[in-house]
Amino acid sequence: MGVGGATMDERVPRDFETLRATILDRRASLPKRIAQIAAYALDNPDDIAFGTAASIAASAGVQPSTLIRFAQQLGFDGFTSLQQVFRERLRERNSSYDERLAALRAKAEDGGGHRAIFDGFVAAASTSLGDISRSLNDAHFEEAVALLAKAETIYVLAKRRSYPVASYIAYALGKLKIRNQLVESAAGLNAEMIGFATPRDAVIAISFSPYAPATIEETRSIAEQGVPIVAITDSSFSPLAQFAKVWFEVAEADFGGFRSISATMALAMALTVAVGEKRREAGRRRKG
Amino acid sequence: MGVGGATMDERVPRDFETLRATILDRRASLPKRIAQIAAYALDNPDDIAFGTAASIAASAGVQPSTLIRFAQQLGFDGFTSLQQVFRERLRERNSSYDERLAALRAKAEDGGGHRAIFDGFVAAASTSLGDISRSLNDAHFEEAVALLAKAETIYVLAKRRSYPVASYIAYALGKLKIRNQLVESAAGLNAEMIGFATPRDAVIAISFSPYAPATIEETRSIAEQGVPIVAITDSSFSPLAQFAKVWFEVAEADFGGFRSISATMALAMALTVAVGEKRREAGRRRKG
DNA sequence: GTCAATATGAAATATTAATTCCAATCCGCA
DNA sequence: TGCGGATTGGAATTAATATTTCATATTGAC
Repeated sequence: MGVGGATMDERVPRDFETLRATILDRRASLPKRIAQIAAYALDNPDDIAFGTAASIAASAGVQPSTLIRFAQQLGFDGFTSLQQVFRERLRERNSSYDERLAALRAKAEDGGGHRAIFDGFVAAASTSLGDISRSLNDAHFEEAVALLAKAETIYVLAKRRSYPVASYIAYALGKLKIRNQLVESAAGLNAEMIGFATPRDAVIAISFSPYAPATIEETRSIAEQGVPIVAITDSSFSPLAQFAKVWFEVAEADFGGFRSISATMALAMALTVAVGEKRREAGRRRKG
Repeated sequence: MGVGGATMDERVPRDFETLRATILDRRASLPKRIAQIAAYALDNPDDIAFGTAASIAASAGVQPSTLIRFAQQLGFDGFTSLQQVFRERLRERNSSYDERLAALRAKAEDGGGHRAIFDGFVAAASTSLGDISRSLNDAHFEEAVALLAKAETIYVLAKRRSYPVASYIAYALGKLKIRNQLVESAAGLNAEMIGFATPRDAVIAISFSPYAPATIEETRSIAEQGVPIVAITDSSFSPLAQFAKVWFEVAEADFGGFRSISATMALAMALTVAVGEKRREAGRRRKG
């Protein structure tokens, strides 16, 4: 008691930046071994996030107890709570928008006005774009483009929430003068339409959970005819994945129960234009 | 050897991509609970990296022992070694989202392969979202929401490139149980459909340069019937603007001559959900 | 140089988490 | 419908990890 007052009053740093500032601030006044572990922590934050007290202590050349004393001097009640801050940092780097989204959600819920709803959808869209940009596999993309580029006719298959994407693809393919067929249900002739597809054609199928049964059924049926399928869906466990030659997993963030579709849209646009590009290349080669 | 040979021979996946591929490969043959945890793992890799066996099992709705069995079936000797793979993945992803975005913008501009096309569309979408987030006028948004919320039927009007947005709005309004009519051209009965609209209804009209003549014509005609119009368009000089009670100017960035539609989509989703919200509020007030 | 205060090392202990085990259940098959 | 193997749930066990304790060393003041 008594002397320790200064330490006890202090608030515990809850985010990495504050923690870092605190450490740098006190650096001069820290005892030797504590300073040693402090330096190590700032230099190797990932090790702190994942290591055990013993392993970190060993790497830093100190005793586990020193590590705990270090945490306690910063106001944490032990190594474990210090470690939380380092872990949080890694999570946030991956999805910096997630927190913002949660805040907006809260704001929208307790009557932050309608602007909050708009902000929420913008944030959800940004998050989704960030995710897909990280996770898209180049090789899969190339494969899909190659597969679609050599198709005689591209069939586009999607219902309900995914339908807007399909209609965009159909529009863009048309613009690029690529023969395509949007499988719509207006006249109930989908089965017949699908029947015309051959292995020389290709399909883009899009469906997200809860998967529209019609989309699944039609995809199965067209796959059985030997037509190669490119699927855009939300989980590798999607029923679409099993029928597809190539599939893309797109994780869309949601806001107020409505999922974004911007990542899917961006992927769809890219696929379409890349297919156009590839055909142009092929055309040039034939002529030249 | 014997029956166990197959499992024992297998190499243990040491990196995340291999692990992922392995899981997907065996998906079909996994028992129910194991499949459940497998899906959870691929959908929430960060949770696996940070959580404890107990916490993860709880989130995925299985027993801790199932989690361990899952790890063992993949050839790991326990949950801990499986977790290492998920942690490694996080360490590897170092660059932040913004850095990455800037990099891919540059790369897309000096034409790489097809991946560059994808990156270009992601960059265009992000830019558009940033722009609209800055430029959207709160008062206009509120006004549009109020106008649409009190409509008996919301007519949705858009062709060609804007049609996907319209179909999304129609879908979302339907989900929210808000009466709406998508003005489609299939049977050529648009004029008649529009004829039913009254000043107690409202319209969302969407069109971008080059404005589809049909959209302009239909908007004019419905405006003359005294039906209030909310327009989403790309310039205050747009022919739509003159007919509209409220209009939004949305500047979409383009890539390779193809404009993004993510900002328009975000606005459309926000409008739709805000209208739903406003109606709910109004409903509560009437009852209370 | 001696004393008190502080810091450190190393082992003991307490806590928490992973793993194993066994009974109950489910599922395919005759 | 009853049998046998596979799968699952949940408690018991074992392993690991964090924390505490205490003896020893270091530092700085007088």
